[in-house]
Amino acid sequence: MPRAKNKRPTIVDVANQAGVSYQTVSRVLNDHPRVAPGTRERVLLAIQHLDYRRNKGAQMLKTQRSSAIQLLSVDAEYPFEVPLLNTVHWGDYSAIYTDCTQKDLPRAIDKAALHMVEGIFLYAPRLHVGDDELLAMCDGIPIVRRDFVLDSKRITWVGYDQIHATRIAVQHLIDLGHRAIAVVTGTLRTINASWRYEIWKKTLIENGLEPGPSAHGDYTTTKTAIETGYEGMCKILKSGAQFTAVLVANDHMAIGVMHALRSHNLRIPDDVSVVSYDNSPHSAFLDPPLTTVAFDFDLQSRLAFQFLFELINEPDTPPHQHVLLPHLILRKSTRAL
Amino acid sequence: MPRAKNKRPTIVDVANQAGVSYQTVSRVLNDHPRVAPGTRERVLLAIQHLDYRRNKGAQMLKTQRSSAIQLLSVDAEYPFEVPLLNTVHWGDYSAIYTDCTQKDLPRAIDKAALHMVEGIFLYAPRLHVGDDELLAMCDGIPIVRRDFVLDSKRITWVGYDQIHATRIAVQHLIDLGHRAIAVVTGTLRTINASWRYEIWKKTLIENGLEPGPSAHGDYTTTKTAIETGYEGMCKILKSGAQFTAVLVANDHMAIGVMHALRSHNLRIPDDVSVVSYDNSPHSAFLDPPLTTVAFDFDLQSRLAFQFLFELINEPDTPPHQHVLLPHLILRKSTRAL
DNA sequence: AAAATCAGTGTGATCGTTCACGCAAATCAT
DNA sequence: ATGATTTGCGTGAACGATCACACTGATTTT
Repeated sequence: MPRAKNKRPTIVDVANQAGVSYQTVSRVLNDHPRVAPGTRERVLLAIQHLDYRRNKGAQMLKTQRSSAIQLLSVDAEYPFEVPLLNTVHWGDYSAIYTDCTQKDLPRAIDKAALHMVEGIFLYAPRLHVGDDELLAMCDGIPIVRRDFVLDSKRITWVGYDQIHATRIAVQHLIDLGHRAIAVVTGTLRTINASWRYEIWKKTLIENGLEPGPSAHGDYTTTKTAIETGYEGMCKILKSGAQFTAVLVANDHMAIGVMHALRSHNLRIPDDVSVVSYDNSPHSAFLDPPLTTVAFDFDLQSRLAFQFLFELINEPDTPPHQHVLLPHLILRKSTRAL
Repeated sequence: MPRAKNKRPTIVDVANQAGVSYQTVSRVLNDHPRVAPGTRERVLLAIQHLDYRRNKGAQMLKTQRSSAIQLLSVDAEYPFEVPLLNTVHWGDYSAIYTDCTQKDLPRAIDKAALHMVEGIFLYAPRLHVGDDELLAMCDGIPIVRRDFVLDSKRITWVGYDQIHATRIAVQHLIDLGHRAIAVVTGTLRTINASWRYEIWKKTLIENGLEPGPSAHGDYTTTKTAIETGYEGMCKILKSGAQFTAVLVANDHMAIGVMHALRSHNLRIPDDVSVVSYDNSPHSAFLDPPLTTVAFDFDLQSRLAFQFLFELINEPDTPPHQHVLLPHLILRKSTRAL
């Protein structure tokens, strides 16, 4: 009995082919234990023979689950490292990717809900939003943030301790004898950046030093991080403020900062010491190689994914905050005074 | 008549609320023209009031369409620029993202088919696969490649002319008087890289020159592009082969290459001229700023997306190949002999 | 040996939407 | 004024899977 032409086979077709009922096929598909080995074998053979493929729509309709998770990146110039997706154990899950601006976040989450995603992986370093508001948007969908969100207690997140990061960077410069330490960051609206800025100030004051000159630029829109770093450094140089060291928000901006210093005939580290953040692949290969605060972004993302999957399987898991500690990598861009 | 607790409203609920039949609600949802304006208004109000949301599963089941497209990145260290997704006009589409190795490609496409994606956006610069084989895997799902695949006539793709790219780079060096031109690339298994290598050789020979020393490394697995560039350059330097210029496969590798040259006390461009590819953001800010072959990756991706959407709406569109022409950006890393 | 359990399988109903069709009222043409 | 078309809306039947339940025969318990 041939089935209609040009149509994908259904479990009923498979059932007929294997000489069992459609329910038995369903059981095989869902790894139900109570299926006789021989029957299972026959069903699997029929599936292969007919090139049967489950109908996701029907499955979603009945189960109200999609086995998809939402990857959401908000206002980020460098979204989380996409290649890392390869290293995540996805099981049956698929990833729906969206990046959006803060303004569009509710819409983006709504669309995710439409797709019945089972969890949301959020990377939103610039996002200022209360836990309650965010949880309300998610409407019950499990969410994990891959951010350092110190004041967030009701949402699970995995983040690098930005306070510690800045402390070790600034302390390193102080230990080297630097007294006038400048800072170049992206927008302070970034949670991480504002933390870094505050702690930079605080650490200096704790050590009896004045905060040095600072520049902040926004590279979300048209300018790249590198240009922003370049312009920020130029601004400080033009202001005539004195400094012997500069803290830069990330290794990308540092490329611009170093370029600005060079164009003003300042040598690194002879005239100015540079410390930055991220330990990006290029940081070791610049001239000079950068002293930088190292984060393991892969680890961070993997942990966040792991927590998300846990939360999906066990929705009552209480939120927990996982703080990772960065460390300083000493290279050639700093020197003792 | 209150509906069951804790359940999302359905079109029937909306219909009751609005005092119409469920079919009318469906018509409103699908922008059917034959709905009285007043009725449409009432339905929309009811939708808003009940916070109704379409059930994707039911919709997929009935229509056999998912309004999702698959983003597929094969064996790429730098997957297509994800932030660009923001600039694509998605309409109702969503993006399912996967990256995989060449080996896993059939599985990845199968999973895409499972999700009933309506199109596949493929970025697979290293992929050696015949059109027929690829089309067979896709099993009727429209596909567009964001690659330069010269021998592919049955698949729509958008790519930068790699032949032209290498010609202008090599010709530039020849015009400057260089006679011994080295090359450092990633794996030659990359379609683009192998093209570049072949054309480099060909262009030199056409100009009566011997191909200079070359090095190729693979940075898919553990090493980064930068390290590969560093090691490749070191290998050539250690071999003692003479050269006055080097062509590098991309601006990332160029960071490593320049680092290698510096560590051997060679000055750029005084001792060695460097030309590379991509015009990445950092290329203008290195020391010296890089002369590089510029590609507009955003444009390339946007065009590919556009073609994909066209192909989805008009499946009989014959495949067409869109070749973009790169141009050389002259900066400070090359000099006349 | 009768009762209880369990392994293995099948039947009916259901998830929420859309398609094909039907039908009344309003509008148009002749 | 009669028939033909159009407008607006409703009814029934799918789409393909899963869940709840029922049933048979074999195995175990009492």
